[in-house]
Amino acid sequence: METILSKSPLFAGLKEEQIENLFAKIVFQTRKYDKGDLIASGGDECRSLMIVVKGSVKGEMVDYSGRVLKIEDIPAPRPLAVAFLFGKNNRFPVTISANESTELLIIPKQSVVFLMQTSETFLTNFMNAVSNRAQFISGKLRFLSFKTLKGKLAHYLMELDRQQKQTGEIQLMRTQEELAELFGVARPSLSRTLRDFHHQGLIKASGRKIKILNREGLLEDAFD
Amino acid sequence: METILSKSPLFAGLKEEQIENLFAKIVFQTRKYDKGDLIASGGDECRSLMIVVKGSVKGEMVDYSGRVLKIEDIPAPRPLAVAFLFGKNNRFPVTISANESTELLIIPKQSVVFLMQTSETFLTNFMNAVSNRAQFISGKLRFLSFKTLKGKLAHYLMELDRQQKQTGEIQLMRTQEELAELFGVARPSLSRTLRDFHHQGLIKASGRKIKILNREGLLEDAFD
DNA sequence: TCTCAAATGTAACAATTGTTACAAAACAAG
DNA sequence: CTTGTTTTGTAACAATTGTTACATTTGAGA
Repeated sequence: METILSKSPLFAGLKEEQIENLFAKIVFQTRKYDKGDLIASGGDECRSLMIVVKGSVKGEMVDYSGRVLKIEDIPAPRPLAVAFLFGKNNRFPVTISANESTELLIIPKQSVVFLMQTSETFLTNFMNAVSNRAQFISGKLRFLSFKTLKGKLAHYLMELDRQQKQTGEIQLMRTQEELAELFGVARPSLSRTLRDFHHQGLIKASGRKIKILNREGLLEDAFD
Repeated sequence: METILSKSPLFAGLKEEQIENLFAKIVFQTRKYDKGDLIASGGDECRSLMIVVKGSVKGEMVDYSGRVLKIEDIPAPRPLAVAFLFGKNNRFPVTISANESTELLIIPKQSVVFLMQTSETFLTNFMNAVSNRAQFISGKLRFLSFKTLKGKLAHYLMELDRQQKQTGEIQLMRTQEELAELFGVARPSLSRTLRDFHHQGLIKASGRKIKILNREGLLEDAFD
């Protein structure tokens, strides 16, 4: 357990022994979930910090009609709900469920406060984690603020390329189905837009390998 | 100055005298802006905490084609950029400009760290502020995740009603132009949707007074 | 290799939203 | 009250995206 935790962003910089000492002084529990199990519903009060110690979970926003916008996957050993433990509105913004057989470490808010007071490293880690969450969500927001599908797709492709060393050759890591869910659009719409880019000679798409042929043209076609 | 700051969420719980003492030990500056002045561009590095001490600023996301999604107004004495000072990606997610004649207090990151180490109150205030930011942005994200305009509008109206004591009588505080910007849609589209709701007898709209006549019907029509 | 399930391509049509342009109404200032 | 400006209502049409349905391709196992 401590081995996993020492790799978690919240406990980075602490030795396993130190982590062990800290945990000897606080209340916590672990809980197991099977694939598909509901962990928390959007709107639920958030009273504890949770850390994925095995498996992975996903967070999704669901609207009244049941439509889903996938926000992210959180694999071990990452924490979850860091940004919703403090502040005025302690509610999960997303519905969280298990992607697979998963184990969570659950630490009540009070114990988190204790950890922050006891370990300066934990405190700064926690502060950074909350900031990172805000930044991640901002990125999502920015992404959704692109109003056209072309815009989202162009931005996504170029962002992926930037992450994958700017070679212009992109390897998609998701199915179109998943991408469409991420973009909040229908799958055939995504497929169509991909094809349009291809037919305009802006990209070369074959299966999940995509090559950006014309960056400027892509931006130009997507925006304005 | 200290009088204003004592009302700021970051310095809440501190007496003016305490604030004065803290500021005697740190580096800071104030800067003035005229209406419309650019304060920071989206993507700029964020090295300092800023607090609006006079006037107000607005934050907007701008995409490549120049389309704008307004995120929020920040009036005095609120801080800005709290969630982007720490964490991995210290960049403004939004473009910030002055709504009117405005004065900002600018505190470099290092001094912020000093404040956190010196004043426990400031530390917890700061932590709460960052969490609140994450929660605010999540709310925005949730709002944008409603895919149809009907959905956004219905949600917005019912949320406003909740804030305004559930009377069913809503007083819009913004022009349709501003609302459309907030929703990320074209103004005539918003007007049309409002009229549709009206014609269906779900609401009664006269100018900026709106009466919700049929909550269930509203949700049903908006989210099928 | 063969088979089946999953993923992708595609088309026709519906629904929603954007664009543009102009008229009517509301509002503020003189 | 009058005038000029801002806001709102509205219509016609364009553009985008959703929906549904089916064909085709791909990929993992048997």
